[in-house]
Amino acid sequence: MNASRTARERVRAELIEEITEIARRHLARDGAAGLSLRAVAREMGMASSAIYRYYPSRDDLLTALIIDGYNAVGDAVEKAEAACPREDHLGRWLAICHAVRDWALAHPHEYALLHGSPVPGYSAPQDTVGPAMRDALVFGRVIADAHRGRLLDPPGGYPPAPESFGADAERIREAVLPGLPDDIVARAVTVWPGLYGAVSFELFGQYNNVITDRHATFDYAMRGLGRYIGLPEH
Amino acid sequence: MNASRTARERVRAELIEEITEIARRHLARDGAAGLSLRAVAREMGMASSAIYRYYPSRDDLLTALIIDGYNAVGDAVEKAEAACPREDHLGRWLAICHAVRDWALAHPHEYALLHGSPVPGYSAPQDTVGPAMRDALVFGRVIADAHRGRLLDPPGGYPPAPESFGADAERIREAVLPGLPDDIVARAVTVWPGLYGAVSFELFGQYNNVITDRHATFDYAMRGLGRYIGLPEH
DNA sequence: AACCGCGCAGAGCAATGCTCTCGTTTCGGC
DNA sequence: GCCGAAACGAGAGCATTGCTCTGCGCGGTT
Repeated sequence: MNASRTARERVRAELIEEITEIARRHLARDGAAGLSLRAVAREMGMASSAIYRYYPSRDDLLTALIIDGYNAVGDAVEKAEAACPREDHLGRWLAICHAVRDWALAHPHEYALLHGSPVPGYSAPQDTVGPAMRDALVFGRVIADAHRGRLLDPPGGYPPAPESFGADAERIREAVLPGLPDDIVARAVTVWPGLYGAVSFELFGQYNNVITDRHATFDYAMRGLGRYIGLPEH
Repeated sequence: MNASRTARERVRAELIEEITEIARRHLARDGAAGLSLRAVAREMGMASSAIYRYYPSRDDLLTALIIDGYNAVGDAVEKAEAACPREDHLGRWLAICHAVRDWALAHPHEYALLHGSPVPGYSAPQDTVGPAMRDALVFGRVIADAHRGRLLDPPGGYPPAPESFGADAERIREAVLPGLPDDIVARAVTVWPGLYGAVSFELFGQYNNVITDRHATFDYAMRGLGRYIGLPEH
């Protein structure tokens, strides 16, 4: 019967959900290194071996948490950006930046899992690339919108994008920056890691005893990068 | 006797050196997660418990490796920068950037240890801050030199540094950017994480299936950041 | 009603970090 | 030169981990 089979699969899905939920809590508290399948099993009141019916290995659990993490950032970024007036492109960019930073500060271990060292024998399975791109997609939409409105005026005095960048630019255009010229795409590839570099620096302790007003400093830096790619000050 | 006492201490120092050496090899091959005190002891032909006479815990070994790593980057950066003509400030900046990137590509696991997730129960002991600053010191010297030669002309059209940044700027001035105005210091705090963000993106796999000509793309991005802080194109 | 398979528990294996104890070597003050 | 104290090394042991294998029992299928 289809209904009964679904019943079985439903309880299975629920168990997977519960395992993932507990694992996420452990991750948030102890970090990826402290995540133990046995501890999760203990908390669920089941034998450690039973967990393997749902996640074939610890790394698979990690992968699931990575995907969840990317989706959480994606949600936060999308929501923050959606709350801005459409024509305030710089504001939308800043909203993205602060959403990433706020989420990272609220979930440091999960952020470390996403943008820190590749944890196990790594690999980064294909399932992660979709969720991992969501924030960049939002970023691309902001830039593309500004460009469509002829509002992009990147400051001059910078070197042009290198010749060899053409092929990469085309691929990036198709994925996240439709219709934008090579120079803007190249600047995007400068700006986007800049955002994550700033967040990682702050989160991984490089700003200890250096920067105190971190919100303002971050905001300033992101404003600068926004200008650099051509977003107009309002 | 001083010599005899030194004899004991010398063999001790040699053993510590050997342990660290082997550990570094294991780290380079297997990553921080795979570094095992027992494996190191095995390779040295001594009991695992004996290792603890030299490193009281695994984390202490990791800390030693972190310091070594920072010093290795520092060496590479200093050497690369020293090889440039003094008046070619943009070239010196680019040399720094490429030195960091090249070192990271050659020692991915060690780089991850330095700039990835804080590994154990983290903490970052005080001994690491000196070595950790060496590359930034070189960077600061380049900018300060350019400023002293009145060659710094940061492109306009960017927002000024926030009010609250003054105190932080003063601290940074004293440490690495002597004599520079707040605006430049603030831009430095944008640019410096930008460098590491770019390296981390490339190394941690965010550029997979995105950027192919990574050297050129990196060089372009760093040129842009160099211009942003005011280094003159030559 | 017979049966097949999924889900679970328990034991077990190979590792790990770290501690303790117990001999042995070495150093330094007498 | 001698002897006690400190440093050193080995071995066993504890708690913990990821993961596998072997059964057992209930649930759903035919």
